[in-house]
Amino acid sequence: MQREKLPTIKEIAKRLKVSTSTVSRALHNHPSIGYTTTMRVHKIAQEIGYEPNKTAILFKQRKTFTIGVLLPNLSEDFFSAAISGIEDFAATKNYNVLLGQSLDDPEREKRILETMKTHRVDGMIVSISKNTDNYEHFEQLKKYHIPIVFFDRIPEKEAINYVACNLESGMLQALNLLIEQGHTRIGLITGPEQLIASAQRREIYIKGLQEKNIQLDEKLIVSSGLSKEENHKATKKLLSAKKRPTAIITFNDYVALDAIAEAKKLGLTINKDVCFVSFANLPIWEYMDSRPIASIEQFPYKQGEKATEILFSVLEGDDSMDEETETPENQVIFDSEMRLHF
Amino acid sequence: MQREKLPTIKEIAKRLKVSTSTVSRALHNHPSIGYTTTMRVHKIAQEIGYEPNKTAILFKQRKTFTIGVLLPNLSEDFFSAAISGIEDFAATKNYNVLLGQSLDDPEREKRILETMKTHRVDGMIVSISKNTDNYEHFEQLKKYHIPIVFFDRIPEKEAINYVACNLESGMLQALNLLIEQGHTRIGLITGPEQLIASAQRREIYIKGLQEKNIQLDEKLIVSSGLSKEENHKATKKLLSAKKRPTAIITFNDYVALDAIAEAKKLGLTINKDVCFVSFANLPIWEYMDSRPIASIEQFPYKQGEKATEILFSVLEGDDSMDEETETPENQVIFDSEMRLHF
DNA sequence: TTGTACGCGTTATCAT
DNA sequence: ATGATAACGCGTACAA
Repeated sequence: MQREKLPTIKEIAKRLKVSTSTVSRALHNHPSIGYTTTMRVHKIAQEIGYEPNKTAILFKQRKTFTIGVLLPNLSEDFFSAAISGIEDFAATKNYNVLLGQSLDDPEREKRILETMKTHRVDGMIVSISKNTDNYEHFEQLKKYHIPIVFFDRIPEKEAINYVACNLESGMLQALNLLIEQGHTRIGLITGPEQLIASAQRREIYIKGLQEKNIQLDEKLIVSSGLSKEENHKATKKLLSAKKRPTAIITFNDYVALDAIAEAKKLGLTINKDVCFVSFANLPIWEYMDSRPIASIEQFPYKQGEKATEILFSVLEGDDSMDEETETPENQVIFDSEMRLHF
Repeated sequence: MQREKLPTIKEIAKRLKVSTSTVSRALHNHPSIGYTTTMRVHKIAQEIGYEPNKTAILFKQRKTFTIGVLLPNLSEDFFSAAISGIEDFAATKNYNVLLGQSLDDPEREKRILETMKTHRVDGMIVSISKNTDNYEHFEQLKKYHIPIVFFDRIPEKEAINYVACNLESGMLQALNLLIEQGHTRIGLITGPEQLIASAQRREIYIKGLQEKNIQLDEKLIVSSGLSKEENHKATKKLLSAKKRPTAIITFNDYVALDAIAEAKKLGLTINKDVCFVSFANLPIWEYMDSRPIASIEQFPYKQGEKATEILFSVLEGDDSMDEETETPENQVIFDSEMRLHF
C-alpha cells in the first residue's frame, strides 16, 4: 500500500552528518547557515534528487494550496472558458485547481463538495447546479473555514461572495437595437420557471419594452425546459401564432441553435422573416450563416478570473474575522454587453 | 498564516477521557472497542463536527488520492469531453482530479508537471502539447514513481502506457465513401509537418488511394499551421488549382470550419461543388447547413475513461515491479469510426 | 477492551 | 553557525 520512499532531508542530514534543521535552513538559504554548508547541502540535494514533500508541509501548515472548482459541466463553452480564467489566475499564485462537475445533479454536487471538504481545499469557486434548491451543504463548508466564491449561477442569499453578470445592460441594448430596426413584436424564450435566470430575463424584457412604450403581449413570452424538444416546442408556439414575432430573444445559445433550426423547419428565413438575439456567445457563431444578429456577452473568462481574485483576497485577508468576509468588494457584478454578429 | 484548528481525535479523546487510539479505533468501528465506547465516540464526533484530516492521513500513507490531468486546453471540445470521461471514472474510485492546461506551450507544460510532482499526485494522465519535442520532464516523474498514461497526443516512445485512436479505420471508411460517390480528386489538408498526427493522416491517405488504384497527386496534399489564416490559405491553394479536388479531408473540425468558409468565399457550394470530411466530431455540426458529409470519430470520452482505467490498474498493481508496468494491456488503441452527417 | 509510544517529513523554537 | 526537540493529526504495533 505504501509507496516507495523518496529522498528526505533526513537522508541529506545523515550523509552530511549535520542536523535536519541545518539542512532545512540551508535549503531555504537561511542567512544563519554558513556558505559552505549551504552549498554542500544543495549539492547533495541535487545529487539524490531531493524534492520537498509537499504533503508533509501542507499537513503542517494546514494549507493545501489548492482551490476546488465546482461547476455544472465542462461541455458548455461558457464553463470551459470560465475554468480557463480560474486556472490562469490560480497558476499565478502557484495554486492548483481541483475540478468537479455536478452535471446539474444536486446529489453529485453534494458528493463533490464532500470530497473537496475532506481534501481540505483552501477555498472554492462554485457555480451551482440548475436543480439545487437547498444550500445547506454550502453552509457546511463555512464551519470548516473554507471560503466560497460563487459565480454566474449564484444562490439567492445575502452574505455570500460572488461574481455574476448583470444581464440588464446587454439585454436593453439588444432590445433597443431590435426596436430601432423596426421590430415591435419581440418574443422571449426563457428557461424553467424555478431558475432565477429565467425570472431575470423576463423582468428585464418587460422593463425594456415599457421604456420604449411597447405594449406587452404575454403570449410572446414562453418558457422551455431547455431540452432540445422543449426548445423546439417553445419556438413553434411563438412562431406559429397568428401574429408571430419578428424577433426572438432566447435564453442562451443552445436554445438559439434549436430555435433557429425550428424556424427554418417552419419555412422561415433567418434574419429576414425572423431574427434572433441570444445570451452567451458561442465562438462558433461566426462560422454559421443562420446566426443571431447579436449575442449578449457574459464574459465567462473574466468572471472566472475575477472570482479567483476575490477568493485569494479572502484567503489572504484577516483570518481573525472570517465570520464576515463578505464585503461589497467581494460582490462583483459585471455588465453584460451586446455584441453584433453582422 | 496557519488556519484555524479543526476538531481532532485528540479533542474527542480529551472530552471522553480516553486515549486517542481508542477514539481512532472507535471511529473505524474496530471490533475490539466496546459498543458503548464506540457509540459515545461517534456521538461526540458528530457533535463537535469532527472530520478526519485527510492531509494527515495522506501524508502518512504517502498517497494523495489525486490524479493529475495535463492537456493542451479545455476549449477544444475534444478535450473537454475527454476530461469528463476521466473525471467520471476517477469519481467511481473516489479520486480527485487536479487539472492543468498547457495551452500548447512546452514551458507551461513543464511548470505544470512540476507542481503536479511536488503535489505528489498518485498518477497522471497526459495529452502532450503540440510543440513538445523533448520528453525529459516526463521521464523525471518516473523517478518519483508517478505513473503516466498518455492519451491521444502521445509521445513517440516505446515503454509508455497510452490510449490512442487509430485513424486508419475511420479514414479508410471515409475515403471509400468518397470514392464510391465518384470522387477521384480528393484533397488532404494536414497539420504542421512536425506533428506525428500529420504524417499519419498523410500515410493513411496515400495507402487508401493506392488500395483503390487512384493515382496520387502530390499537389492535392497541403499542410496548414492550423491558424485560421493558414487554414484559409491551404484551402485556397487546393481549390484554386486548375484541376481542383471535389472533396477535401481536413486535419480536424476547426480546419474544416475555416475550409468551408473559404470554399464559400470562393463561390463554391458545399456538398455540391466540393464536400468535406473531417476528423473529430463537433457536436454542433448538426446545426450547420454547410457541414462535412462525414466525421471521423475519435471517442474522446472513451479515451479519457480508458486512460483512467489503465492508470488505476497500474496504481493498484504490484508496486514492487514498477520499473516495467507497460504491458500490452496498457497500450490501447481504439478504432476510429466514420460517422455520416447526412 | 484499552492505553502507550512511535513514525510519517518538515519547520519553528529554544538552546548551545 | 548549528543542533536538539517538539509539534502538526492520524494509525497501529505492542503492551497491559
